[in-house]
Amino acid sequence: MTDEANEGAGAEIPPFAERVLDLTERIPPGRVMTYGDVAEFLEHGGPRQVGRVMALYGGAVPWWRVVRADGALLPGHEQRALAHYREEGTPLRHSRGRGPARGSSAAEDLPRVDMARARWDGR
DNA sequence: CTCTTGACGGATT
DNA sequence: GAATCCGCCAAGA
Repeated sequence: MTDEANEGAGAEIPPFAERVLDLTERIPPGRVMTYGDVAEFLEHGGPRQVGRVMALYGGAVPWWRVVRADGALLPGHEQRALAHYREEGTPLRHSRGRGPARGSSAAEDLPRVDMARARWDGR
């Protein structure tokens, strides 16, 4: 088979995306990495390129182990990721230690990942 | 070819 | 701690 004439069919994943997915899969439970860290680790592009790969091919990897530098969860998938964090024992942190306040406008009651303890550098 | 948007990051206010 | 501005790289219209 010709190497390049066979493309068209089958999900074709660029080498960079494959790298991101591979690294994401190798992140141990209870740990997380930021998009910027992944990009730096792979020495390729920037945080936005990593995020794009996750958005397109992240459906096949534990995308919830890759979070933003702020530790904020993915918009639209917060509950989904939070369920995994709780299950794996990922250190979480809540901004308002005291009881629930009435309808906060900016942020919801959703906690964020404690980057100080959950950040993984590839070791 | 140009313009806009985006699973982002960091610094500044 | 939250809100705002700018920068980076790539894909889509």
